[in-house]
Amino acid sequence: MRKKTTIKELAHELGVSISTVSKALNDSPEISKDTIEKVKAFAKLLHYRPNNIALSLKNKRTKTIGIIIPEIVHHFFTKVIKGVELYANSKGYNVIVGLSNESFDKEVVNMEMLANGSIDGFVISISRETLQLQDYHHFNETINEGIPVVMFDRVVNEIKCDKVIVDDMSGAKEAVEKLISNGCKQIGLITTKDYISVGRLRSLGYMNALKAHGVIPNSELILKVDDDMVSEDHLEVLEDEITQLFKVNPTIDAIFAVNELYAVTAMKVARKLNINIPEQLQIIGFTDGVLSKHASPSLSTVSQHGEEMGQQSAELLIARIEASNNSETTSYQTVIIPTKLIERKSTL
Amino acid sequence: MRKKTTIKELAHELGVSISTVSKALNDSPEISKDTIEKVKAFAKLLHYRPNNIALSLKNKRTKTIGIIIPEIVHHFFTKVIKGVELYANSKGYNVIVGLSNESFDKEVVNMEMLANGSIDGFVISISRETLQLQDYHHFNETINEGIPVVMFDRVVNEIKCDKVIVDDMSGAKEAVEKLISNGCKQIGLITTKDYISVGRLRSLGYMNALKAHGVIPNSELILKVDDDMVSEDHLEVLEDEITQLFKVNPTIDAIFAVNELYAVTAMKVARKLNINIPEQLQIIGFTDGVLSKHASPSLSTVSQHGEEMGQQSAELLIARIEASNNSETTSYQTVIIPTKLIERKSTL
DNA sequence: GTATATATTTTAAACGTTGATAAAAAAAAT
DNA sequence: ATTTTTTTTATCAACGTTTAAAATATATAC
Repeated sequence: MRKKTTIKELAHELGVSISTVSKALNDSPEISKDTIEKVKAFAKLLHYRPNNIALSLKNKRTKTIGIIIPEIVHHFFTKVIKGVELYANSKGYNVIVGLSNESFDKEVVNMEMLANGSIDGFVISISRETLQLQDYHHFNETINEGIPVVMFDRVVNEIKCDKVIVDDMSGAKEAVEKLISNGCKQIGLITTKDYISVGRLRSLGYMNALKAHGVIPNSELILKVDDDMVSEDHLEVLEDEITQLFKVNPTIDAIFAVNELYAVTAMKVARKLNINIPEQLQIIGFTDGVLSKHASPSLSTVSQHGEEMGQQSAELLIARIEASNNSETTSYQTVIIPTKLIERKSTL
Repeated sequence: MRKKTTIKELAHELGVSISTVSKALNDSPEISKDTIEKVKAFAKLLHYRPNNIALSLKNKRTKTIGIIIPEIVHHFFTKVIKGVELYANSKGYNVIVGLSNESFDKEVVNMEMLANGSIDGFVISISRETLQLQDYHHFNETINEGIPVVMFDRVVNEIKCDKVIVDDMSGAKEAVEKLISNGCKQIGLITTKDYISVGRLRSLGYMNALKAHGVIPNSELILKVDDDMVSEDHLEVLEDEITQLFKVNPTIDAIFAVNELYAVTAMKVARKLNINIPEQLQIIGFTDGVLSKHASPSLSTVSQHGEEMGQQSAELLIARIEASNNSETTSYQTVIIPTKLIERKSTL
């Protein structure tokens, strides 16, 4: 087992001082070309690699960013991570992942664990529980300690930081307008209870679209699903509720669902009830997941561009990190990623 | 902006020495209860939190593990990460994620980036390109430097380390035997080209099942897909090849696919050709993905238990890390996670 | 040959901790 | 009162690196 070489060892072996070695390796003009070469050759020979931890301690930056998300087994978040990773890596940063599992406590613990010098900044999407409790002290404290934070997708206004969001409202509106222009008269909405911001905004987009076209919203057509029910396991409950929706509204001719799972499940239920898609019922979901693409018929969706969100978040964060070295301060921005309606086979 | 408090500051303010503060915070018996209390109270007041980086440098361990995977936008890997994260977190470890994007170079760079003190050990699944090149020097070097490595799923024998694999061969065999016992006579196989170990093993399981039941494999029934074609974008190519398979073998009555996407695509093609599932054609895939669950009809699969693999990998790794502190050395083990055939609606 | 400028190398402090050892203060024993 | 113990606190070195300041060596000028 070859142990890690340190500058000290190099110095000792070469019979020069530690700082000479350090400077030589960094091509300092103070050091003669001669020594520089000698040192470098020897360093290469012994496979010298500078110790990151020591550098971090010295420089007070770790070149690592933390990303805290509610759930990793989820296509959207996974895309975001990928975007973050790609950009971060291109800038020489590493990415450390923390999962909150939608729990407030885990979110807090995870952040505290990383905020003690392990990372230079955070990219975060708030957990469901935190959103319910509306307790944001850990974010504010972190920001207050000078650790930059960028929030994406699930954000809240009262936290002062950069944000990257998708235009949930417009995206939803556009989708519903598409349904309207396709001739749908009875457009159903499958959404979540209100505390998750994105669900609310998408529902709002639905409302706006209807209003803009002089349609009076019919609460019978709106199904609010308890979010805890969607843990992949309680699918039957969801199916039952959707079945109910169809039964109560036999003339329903379109569904807009605030996420992919709801949309796909609606599709499944429709098939069971022998409702033809898209002839009798058109469906649009929200999210750029795998399910939509491979469903049959494939599902039209509002794409969130997860990877781009990740990339943007990382860009904002790293800019902020590197600016704080120069103690410049620009005001916080909110980047809005436009959505895109991807038309597949579930709409006409 | 409240800057981070350090021990030095505490010491200064309290008018005691640095080491007194350090010892007080660590409840050293050398320090009087009196001072301990005073120090702790003051530390709490100033929100003192020990600096992780300094601790890492001192202790020569970071309490962080690196996980390197070929692709994060992939349900299986995502499950593994979750398993790793959960276990690691419970042991006070953080997880840093590196993506190789199936590229040899990125895999090497990522590992080197982390191997310089940033992490205590690696959990890795080898990239496709590395598997093709069969160049494993970076793994061996890492292990040689005393950094423990655990490989999962895509492993190679010649690397000396702990491994966690799924019993691909038995899993595949069991699946194919199920098809046989369901009365299928012409069982097709959709697999990858050979260099990815898991595809090979699953194909082998298919062969073994046939042989065990006296069926002579028919190469006409075996479709080897070029893995690069499956980048989510070239689906048409895949569909065409599968269509071809069905056309050439009109009497085919079952498909075993080495992954979920192939299986779902086969299903889609079958529907297009008006082949009834499961009456005329039974299908079994491999992987515990979302697609299978939500496909219609839902797809029977061989589950890999990704989360458990992750948990096991983390457990092996952390055990190894903590053992190496005591310079104990146990021989390397390979944990085999049993697969489970999940029967859904695509089989009888 | 001495003074001066220039090139090169070394010493020492710092980043925030811990822990072995030394020192000082307080208590106990003579 | 003085020595011995015991309790408590402080000093110093270390982890691996960088860098300002000091020291040394070498070259240039007169």
